[in-house]
Amino acid sequence: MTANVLSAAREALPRLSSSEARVAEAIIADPHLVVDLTITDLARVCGTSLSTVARFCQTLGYSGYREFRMEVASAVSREAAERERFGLANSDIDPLDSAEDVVAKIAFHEVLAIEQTVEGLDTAVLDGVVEAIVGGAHVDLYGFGASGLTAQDLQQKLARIGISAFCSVDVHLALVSAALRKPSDVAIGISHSGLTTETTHTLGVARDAGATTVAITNSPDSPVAELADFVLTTHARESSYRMGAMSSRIAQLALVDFLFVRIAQRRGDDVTEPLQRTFEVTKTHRINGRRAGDRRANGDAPRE
Amino acid sequence: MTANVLSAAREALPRLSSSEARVAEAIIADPHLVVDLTITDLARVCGTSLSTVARFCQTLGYSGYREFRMEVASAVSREAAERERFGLANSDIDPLDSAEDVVAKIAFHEVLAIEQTVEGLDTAVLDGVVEAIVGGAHVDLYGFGASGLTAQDLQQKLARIGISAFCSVDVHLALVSAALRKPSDVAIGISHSGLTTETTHTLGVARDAGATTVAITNSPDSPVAELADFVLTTHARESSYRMGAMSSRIAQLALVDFLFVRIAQRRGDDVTEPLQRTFEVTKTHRINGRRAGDRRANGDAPRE
DNA sequence: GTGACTCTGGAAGTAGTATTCAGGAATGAG
DNA sequence: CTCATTCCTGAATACTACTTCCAGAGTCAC
Repeated sequence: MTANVLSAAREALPRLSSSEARVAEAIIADPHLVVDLTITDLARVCGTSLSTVARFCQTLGYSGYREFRMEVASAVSREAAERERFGLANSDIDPLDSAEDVVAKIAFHEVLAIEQTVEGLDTAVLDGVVEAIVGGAHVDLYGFGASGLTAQDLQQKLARIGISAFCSVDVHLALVSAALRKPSDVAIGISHSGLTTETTHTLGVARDAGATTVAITNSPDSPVAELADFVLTTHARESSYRMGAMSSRIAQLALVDFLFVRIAQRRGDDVTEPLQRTFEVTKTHRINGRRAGDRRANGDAPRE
Repeated sequence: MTANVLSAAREALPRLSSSEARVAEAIIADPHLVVDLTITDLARVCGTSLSTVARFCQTLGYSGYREFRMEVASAVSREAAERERFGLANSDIDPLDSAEDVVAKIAFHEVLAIEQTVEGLDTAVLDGVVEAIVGGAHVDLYGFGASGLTAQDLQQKLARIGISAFCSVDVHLALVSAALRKPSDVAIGISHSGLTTETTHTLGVARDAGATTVAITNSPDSPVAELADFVLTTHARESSYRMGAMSSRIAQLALVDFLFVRIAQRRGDDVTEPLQRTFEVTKTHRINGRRAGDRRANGDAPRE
């Protein structure tokens, strides 16, 4: 049996009897028929009896129409997903695009940014950074503007598992912290372009102070990368319509997540707790009655 | 009805009765059950009657088990296709996973979060929010903890195209701002769980002051959603290994991007400028020689 | 405690699917 | 050309799976 039902049907066509072939052709022409219609209706549409349709399904190697139908539903959905992807591959946002188009295109570019960042990732470098952080005393994070949010995100995450981490939107405070680094510390500079003066400068100060330096950037040849012992590269392709900033930020955050989970994993942290929380919240919620109802929120620490 | 059956089931969980919830949990844990088993067998596996399973399907908005089953088959297959692209057999992180596996799995979950958020997005609501912001005077953003970063991100973006936007990590300042809202203003509360007291409270204050309210949350039935005129839902699946926070944040940011681009588009903003800038900066840089060389970066506003 | 309500699973009813079987067309041999 | 064999086909039947209805159990508010 071939992996895809529809190509299996196409291949089987020559071997089929005329009635079964008619069924196969109808299905190949519009697989949705199978998903939408019962075997009885499909038989009518194909101008044949339901026995023939049932036999056709068995000829293809399925136990019957039910199983065949599920298989077609899967194949149709999978094909649709791939077609969507393909259709979006080379399309930039147009000022006249509909909301659906805009959303699909942005999503596609962000997904692509994540995928390409994964592809281009050097896991040896990643684990090098992980080791430095786990073995180090403190982590300093430098990032300004949009990259500042990535820096803050990593700071929040590290702090949450008990790793001393500092991050400030104020360059002066960042510089002060950078100047105080020791060789056991790790300093991470985040800049999409790799050109941001503040980040480069601060990371340079931390390096001069003796810290292990890490750069997270889209340009591995940029000044900030030059200063770094480890360079983690994002691969967000710039695109029109301000998409660059979006994809690059998503890629940065993905990188931060890789780093974080790897660190947690390396330290053997118990990381299942949040799931537990969700369950409990849901439970409490349900006790209050069928509908979520009340204006007042249940107490919950602002993890978000 | 949500686009993806499985996230719909997850979302519906809190509203379900205990027997129906048991069914939902079983399905969420292993969607393949639905594809493989008849309604009778599934009922037995869930320790309930087939009537309950049938009712559950109808609660989710399907005509019955048959339709539900087809939908699940589609969703499962789509997800499997995605997983294959990342070369993954299973998607849960194991403490013993290699760096490559961990990275692929996180990326998979984040990509899924973006795609499912797109699938489940109501573009009418999106454009409703866009109109409110474009037609309004000012935007207030409330988000704390991890969601605070999303709020800041949107604030930065809006400010950059000249829309008055406020966001503070300090609840007190947020409350003060909320109390000062006018009917022409828009207040956006961001909370993954929808339960965060600070966010709910602040958004409520803004609503009482007359502002148009928007919620960005993963739980459309949550308190924060109850307060909102417009609810934008993310569809990040919670998973083990603290993955929830990652996927949900990525999904939130994707939503923010949809909103932002749509606003820019609606206002007819010239949005190719940032790309232009990047090019120029790169050019200047390149003139100095192919390698970035000097410690000192070229001047560049801290956009990032 | 009583009444109103919701939840639940058993059972009846119905729709949909599998299988059997007999008629009929096609093919090939005599 | 005729007959026999084979294969194909759809009607009818048998069966499975699904849906709907209903009554009892449990829960909550008054």
